[in-house]
Order: sequence, then structure tokens, then C-alpha cells
Amino acid sequence: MNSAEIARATEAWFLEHQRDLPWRRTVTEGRRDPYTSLVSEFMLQQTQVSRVLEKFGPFIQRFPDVRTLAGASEDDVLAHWSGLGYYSRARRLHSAARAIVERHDGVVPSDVQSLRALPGVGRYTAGAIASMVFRQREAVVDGNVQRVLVRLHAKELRLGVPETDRWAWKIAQGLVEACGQPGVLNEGLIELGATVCTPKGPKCTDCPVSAWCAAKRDGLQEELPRPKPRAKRREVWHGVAIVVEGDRVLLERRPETGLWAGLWAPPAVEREDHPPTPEEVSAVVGGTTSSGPEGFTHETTHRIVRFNLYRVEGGQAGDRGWFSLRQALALGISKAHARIVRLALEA
DNA sequence: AAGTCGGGGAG
DNA sequence: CTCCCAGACTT
Repeated sequence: MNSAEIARATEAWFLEHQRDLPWRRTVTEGRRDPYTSLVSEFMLQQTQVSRVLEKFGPFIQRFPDVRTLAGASEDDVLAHWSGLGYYSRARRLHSAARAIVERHDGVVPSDVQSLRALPGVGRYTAGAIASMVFRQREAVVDGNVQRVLVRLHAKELRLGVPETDRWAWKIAQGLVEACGQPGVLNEGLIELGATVCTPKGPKCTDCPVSAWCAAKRDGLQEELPRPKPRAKRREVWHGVAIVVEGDRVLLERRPETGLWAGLWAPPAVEREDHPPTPEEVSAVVGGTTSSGPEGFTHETTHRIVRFNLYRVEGGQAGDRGWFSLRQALALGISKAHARIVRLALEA
């Protein structure tokens, strides 16, 4: 297979057909802004472009440079990440900004080793910044690139297994060695996977490398790559104590590990396999329980969270705080808990 | 090698 | 409903 031809065709296609995305518009002095590129790469980890578009602008406006982000509070950072999910990314980005200030005098490093040493920066993100911003000859492999390469070679591989990962990195490095501009090739492969070589219904007629695609040749483009074994989800019940005083609701910070780590939420009792009793819920804040708004189910990748809501009278604040809806939304708060706060304060 | 971590859009 | 997304990190 001709790596040079495939790489060049991908680069040419990308330069012609790339989407207009905000983090691609930060070019000054012939180079994309390293900091905003870093922010976009963190946000894009396991997250579709359409989701990131809603959060990227406000985040950059609030934290326009490394030092501003490094100097901000964690609550402020998490608040601007709220609704985007995978909140550990926000904490790691915050830590990375502080590390850049301390280790690199506030300048985003350009070599993969230094990038890789930053919190939250793995092999993909380091390669992305090094190649797309600093124009170094480094490869990247994400879910898009894996799918494109598996199809191109019609390899019988499943996504999400180490063998596929090792194989894809090797192939990607071969392409990078043969390409013109590594950053353009890399972003082209990713863009190809996102817009043309999609998981379902790939648009092979629009593909710049279909002439070399073994999957298309063999009619396997819909079959490859084989799907990843499905994550088994566990059920968990949250009995939530809704304590209201005037137009404010009682919130506490969640534990530093686990689901929604470090975010704010109403006091709650969590149980595996069965719902907590009203008595257990009221005991959390030491008040008396009455029925609350109707509960609901919130699903994540690995859990099905069933919320039971109780109003509790006379609850104590303790190591907690009272927040209006506006104030609550200015904290890091999950989608599910934002919904609970709204239910608590309406009517 | 497997598990964990969100949330939403597409099919 | 199921699947997947510009992954990283822990165990």
C-alpha cells in the first residue's frame, strides 16, 4: 500500500473540506495558539465536536490564557465544564495549566515528552499538540483514526483492545513518515473519520482514499471495525435530600473520587441494588422526610442511576451551603443534579 | 487487560 | 433501544 499517496490525498482533501471550527481559527504568526489548542483537545477527548462547540467559547473567554486558568479556582473551572461530562478532564486541565506555569514559565511545551508529562495528556493529546500546533512529525491515533485505518487495511480487529491500538499506532507512524505536513495529515485522518468514514453509513463516494481501501474493495466497510464489547452497566440508587430555605437549596461537595467527583450536589444516600429508605435519607441531614418531586433515571456509560427525591424539613447545613439556582449553576454541577435543583426550587 | 469516568446525538 | 464519540488513568 502506498503510504505517501494515501497521506498526500488525505492532506489535500482536508485542506479543501475541513470544517470551520473555532479552535482552527486561532492562528497567529502562522501557528495555532497552543493554549486554546490544548483546551480544545482536552474537551474533545471522548466527546463529539458538536458538544464541545457549546462550551469552548465561554471557557476560553473566561480563561483566555494559561496563567488565567492556572490562577482560577477549581470550582470556577468545573463550573465552566458543567454539562460536558468526564469532569476529571477539567481537573487535569487545571493541573496541567499550573504545571505549565511552574515547569515551563507559562509556555506550552512543544515536545511530546514534556507534553506527555502533563496531567491528562496521553499519547494522543501529546501527538496532536506536537503535530497540529508545533508541526512536528508525530503521529496521532484516536477512535476516528483507528476506524479509518482498520477499514483501509480491512484488518479483522475490534476497537478498544490493546492489539488494535498497537497496530494503529504503527500504521499511523508509517503514514506520518511519508506525509507532507504531519499536522494536516493527522487532522485529515481524524476529520475523515468524523465526517466521511463514519461508524455507520460511511460515505465512500466522498472519500479521498477509497481507491486504496481494502474494506471498500471487499464490501466490508459496514462490517469493520468489529464493535467493541459492550460495557455492562450497574444500577445504583440515590436517595436525595432536598432541603430548601427560601429560594435556596442545600448543596455539598461530592467525594474526590467516583462519579461526578468534586462536583456539587444535594446530600444523598447511595445504595447498590436497592433504594435507600426515606429514614436513611432524612438521617443524612437530620430532619423529617416528606415526599418530594417525582424521581427519574439518569444513565451514564457504566451506570444506571435512579434518583428518589425527598423533601426534608429542618435539615442542618453542617459542612454544606445554601445556593440559589443561579448560584448553583455557577458551581460545578452535573446535568442530573442541575435538574434536581430546578425541581427543588420550582413550585 | 479490564474498569472507570458523562452526556448527548445518530440510527 | 444500542452504539459511539479528537482518551487518560487506575488497578
